[in-house]
Amino acid sequence: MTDHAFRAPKGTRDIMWPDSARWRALVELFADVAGSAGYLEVVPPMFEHVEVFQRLGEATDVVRKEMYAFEDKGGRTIALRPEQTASVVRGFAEHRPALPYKAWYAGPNFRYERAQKGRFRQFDQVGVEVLGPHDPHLDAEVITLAWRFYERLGLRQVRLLVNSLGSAEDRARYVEALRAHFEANLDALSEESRATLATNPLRVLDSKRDADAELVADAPRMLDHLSDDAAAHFAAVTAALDAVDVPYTVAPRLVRGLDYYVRTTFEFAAEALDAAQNAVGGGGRYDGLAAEMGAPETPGVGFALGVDRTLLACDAEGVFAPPTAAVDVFVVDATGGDEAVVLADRIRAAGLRADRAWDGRSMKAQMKAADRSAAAVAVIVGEDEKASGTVTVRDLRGDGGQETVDRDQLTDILRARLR
RNA sequence: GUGGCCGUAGCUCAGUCCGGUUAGAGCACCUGGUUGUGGUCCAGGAUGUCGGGGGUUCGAAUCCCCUCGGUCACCCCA
Repeated sequence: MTDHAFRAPKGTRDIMWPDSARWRALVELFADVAGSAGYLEVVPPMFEHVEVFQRLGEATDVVRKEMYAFEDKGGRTIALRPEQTASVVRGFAEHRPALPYKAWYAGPNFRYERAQKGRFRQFDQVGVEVLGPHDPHLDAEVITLAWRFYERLGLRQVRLLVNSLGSAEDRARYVEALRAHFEANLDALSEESRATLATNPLRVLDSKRDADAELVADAPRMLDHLSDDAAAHFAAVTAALDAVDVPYTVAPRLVRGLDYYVRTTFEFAAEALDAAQNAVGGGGRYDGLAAEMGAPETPGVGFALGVDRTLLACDAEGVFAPPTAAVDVFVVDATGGDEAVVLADRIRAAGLRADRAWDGRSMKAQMKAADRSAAAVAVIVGEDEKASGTVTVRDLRGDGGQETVDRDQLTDILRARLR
């Protein structure tokens, strides 16, 4: 056990191979899915002026207690980003790219909270944001992209929950209806939920406490408080999802933790994860956010998917396996190691992955290392081969057959064997 | 931020309740059996601040306190 100062800080960890390879593969797959729909990558800074994130809502936990905020040496109040939507929208307001602005991103976010499985202080997300269109078909496209991404990972047990919070006015009216409902039954509400009610009535609906179950079930439904316009928007979203065969569940009590959401909201739950952290992704519309950042009134919609949790879901479903081999060829040099210097370089130059052993170990030890490397073939060089300008190529995965070939033929032989 | 459980070799864990010779096992690792050949087998070997600090005691992995970390639930979310 290492001294505590030399361990990764609480809530962080090292992504070691093969997890790191799988991590990269996931991001590459996401880039491919987003790219297939014309989204372009954006890489926002990992920290911003704290005001950027205060737009997430002063009553949200993300802002109230989870922000990694500090003063820099220039006296600025800076915060590590707790999510990327606010940064992407800030970048939009700052640069005013042509509309529609369709962006995807991947990278770490930071929230100061108590870590547990699937919840870290530094956690990665991939996501998309689109600024410009108000079109409900765009909401559906965004949701569909996330759905197809999960499909391509191989996930089959993801449930899509959708809801509408209505327009900003609808939402405000609904919050008052909720407040009235809970206040009329205050003594039936848990103590914790009473505190939540005071700051953010919507999130009382999120309570998982048994004491609140009945009152929450009886609460007024958002979908009954939608204006005609918002109801039509939501109907168009679900119709488009039907049209592309993306299955969903309407969840009238789906609340999301950030205050900027209006109209469409959605969440992806991995049913293979029975932990409390089974939300693997979520998003929605944020039509007012760009204007708050100084841009003209510009509607927006997007989602973020948690990389860690998505991979946990993949584990639970036994899909998206990590790679097994880091190299194709392992060079075994029984002459002291000089031969391997040249052979490994030549094999790599031919586009194959090659590793070797060090410190002049015995041939047996080198063969063990070759086996463990998961390489498919070993290239062996001893005094005989050195003298005759040949190498021995040995199969490591099948029957162990080997042949001694001229060095000039080596890369051709290797390519043929590895095909 | 609140509460429960946990922390012994690289990994998985036994030993902790009822304190007592040099702290163990399996796997992994190294060397040899096979002076040029891995994956099976056999023999041998190396490896521990018993998470950290303090206390109780003749004596602490074992009991007590604090602390760090993990984990589960709440909160919240990815």
